[in-house]
Amino acid sequence: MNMELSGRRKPSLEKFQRTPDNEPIEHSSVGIGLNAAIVAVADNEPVALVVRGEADSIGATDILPFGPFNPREHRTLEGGLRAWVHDQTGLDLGYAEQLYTFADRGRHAEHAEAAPHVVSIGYLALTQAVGHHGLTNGVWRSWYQYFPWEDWRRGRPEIIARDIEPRLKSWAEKSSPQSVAQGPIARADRARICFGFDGMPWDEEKVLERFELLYEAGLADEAAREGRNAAREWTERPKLGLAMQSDHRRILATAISRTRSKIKYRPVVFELMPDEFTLYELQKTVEAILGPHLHKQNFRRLVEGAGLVEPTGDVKTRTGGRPAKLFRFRREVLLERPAPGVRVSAPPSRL
Amino acid sequence: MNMELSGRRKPSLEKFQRTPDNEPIEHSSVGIGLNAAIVAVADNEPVALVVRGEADSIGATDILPFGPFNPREHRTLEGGLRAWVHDQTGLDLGYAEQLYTFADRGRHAEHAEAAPHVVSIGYLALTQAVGHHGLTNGVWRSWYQYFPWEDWRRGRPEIIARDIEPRLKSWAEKSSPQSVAQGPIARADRARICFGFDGMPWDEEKVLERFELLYEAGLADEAAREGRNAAREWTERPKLGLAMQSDHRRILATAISRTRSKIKYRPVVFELMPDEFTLYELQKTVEAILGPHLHKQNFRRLVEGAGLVEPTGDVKTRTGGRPAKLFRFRREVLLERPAPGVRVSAPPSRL
DNA sequence: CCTAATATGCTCGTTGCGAGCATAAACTAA
DNA sequence: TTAGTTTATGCTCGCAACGAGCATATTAGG
Repeated sequence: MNMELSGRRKPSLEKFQRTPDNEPIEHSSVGIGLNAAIVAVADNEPVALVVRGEADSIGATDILPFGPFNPREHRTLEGGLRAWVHDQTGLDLGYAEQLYTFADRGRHAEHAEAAPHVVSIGYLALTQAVGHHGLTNGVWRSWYQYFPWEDWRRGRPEIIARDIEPRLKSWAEKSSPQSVAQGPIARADRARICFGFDGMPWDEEKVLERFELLYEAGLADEAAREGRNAAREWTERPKLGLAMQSDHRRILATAISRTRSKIKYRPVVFELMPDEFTLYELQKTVEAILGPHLHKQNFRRLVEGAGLVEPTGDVKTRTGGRPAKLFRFRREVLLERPAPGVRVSAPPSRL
Repeated sequence: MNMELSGRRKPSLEKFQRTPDNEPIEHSSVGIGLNAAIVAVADNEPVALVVRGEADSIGATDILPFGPFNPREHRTLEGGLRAWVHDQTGLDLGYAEQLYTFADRGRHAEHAEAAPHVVSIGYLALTQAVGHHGLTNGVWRSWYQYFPWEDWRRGRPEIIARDIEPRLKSWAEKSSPQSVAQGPIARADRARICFGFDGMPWDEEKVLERFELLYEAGLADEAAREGRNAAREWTERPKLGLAMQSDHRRILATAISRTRSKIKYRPVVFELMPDEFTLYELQKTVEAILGPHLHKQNFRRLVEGAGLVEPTGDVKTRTGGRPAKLFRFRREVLLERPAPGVRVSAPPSRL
């Protein structure tokens, strides 16, 4: 439009603020928040770093560590994240990856209109479990406290058959015409697929889908905060895991899901392990994250065959039986294979 | 701090703006931009919708459609995206998913300091190719014009051996001490792994890694815009694909990568297909996206065996030979399997 | 020395998949 | 019309990956 008048224009940036029709774009300003799901495995328990504050309107106390992103201070999002995580908790993050950006208004507000506009960018970080003394803030807490139905290490969690299945099925039956039009997949089908009802296989990666389904059905405590109709309709709502403030449980669900999927095609388990470990310890860590479905001998074949580890030469005694060889991560595997990981296949746990 | 003084506080939101230590958070405001990589397949060519503007300082004209996100107008990011995509291009998006959020300052500016603070959230949308008449803005352009080294449909692209391999190898040799300290993986190894030199397999999903490597080596035109040293050092830089403005080529690379990976475990190819199609057409579409590595008979076995399609009963004549049965997508497969997709395995194309 | 517990090595049968052979049903050029 | 070409479709063979179980090794504890 006024392009010719503006003299020698600054190259790309001005354009970056215009539409393809060369209309200037009105960027309404919002704040950027970074949320970190910092995950470790301590004593065969997958844990996330949470900070406890005061209870909110639904009694939730826990939040994930978060901080603002200030583009003036930090060149990159990840840089900003590492900086305030260090300040707040004393941790130096190793592996970190971006998860998802949430901006849904009303998700964390009773009064959507009055909501300040904050976009939150979720990050997943994997680290070795450092003792509580190393932390200046926050505590490690098992992620299965927030998602008890995800813990299949002692078989199918009872909570599914006892609390979830009957309620989701009754919720599916009173399918409103609105929700029928909403999507092509009916409520009952979504429930079947997510939670493995009626012989459907359990997919350990569908952590987020399961939580969102419970949320929609008003079975997650967070739904009551938003004042969802579905939440009001339950006369007695079972306690399905610990709630978190804001939408942090959703971010944690995304983090678990990503961890479970990534562990299979990238050697990220080793971010969670000490430098030396036995194969059984490694297996227990994988199972803590994924659920148990590998038989010991085959796990060994898998991991050794893929060249993911090498023996250190030492052994670990006092294991209660024959001493176990100690291994370390073979970093060179990154140079050899395009997608190394603990390629455990889909569990046949259909039940 | 002043929590007690503030009377009955609004529940979660106020807290959302505080650190765990209950310090109020200073959110510096930034603009949110949404970038859409809208992908289709037209005449067996994977295409993206691009808008052409005037050349920037490096002569790049093309951008991906983008628009601002205004939280006052739209509840969700995806809602905002669909709205302005419709306004700008006339397209109604079907499938859309979030890709990545970029906020790297200096990535799209000569003067990082003067850069306005815009965070851009990239989206991938898959759609059926609609003729140019259906578009009010933008053109479809083969994504291989921007990434010629990604097109393996006629074998290994010559550009790799002729232009990329020698230059990346010479770049790897003058590895600065700085870059050695930077990461554990040496330049030469990264190049080998990304581009499949020296017998390493080609991984079609590493689209972004390859582009970033070329960018770092100063071989992507965009690197010159930023004034990278590496870019200046080439006396003659080969033309490695069309550049785009801002960091849009990076977003497109992310989109290609995601498309290539997703097609394998979710039935997203069908978003790109007409309602009825022959198996050969389906195969050609998959190959357009991934590169060719499936033999016709096995592809049929794979797709039919997975229950992804069902015959319509009709046939398509004038194919030049025996008429081909027409198929349609079997939507019920979504209700049956946890992760249906065209499970083509890693191509053995090591060359 | 015997038993329990864990670590480790090996085999066997099934399955998924790459690759090729063979047949069916159209079109095309003499 | 007929032979040759082209594309579609069905089937089989062999290898490699993997789930599952058997067998052996090496410690601790009584």
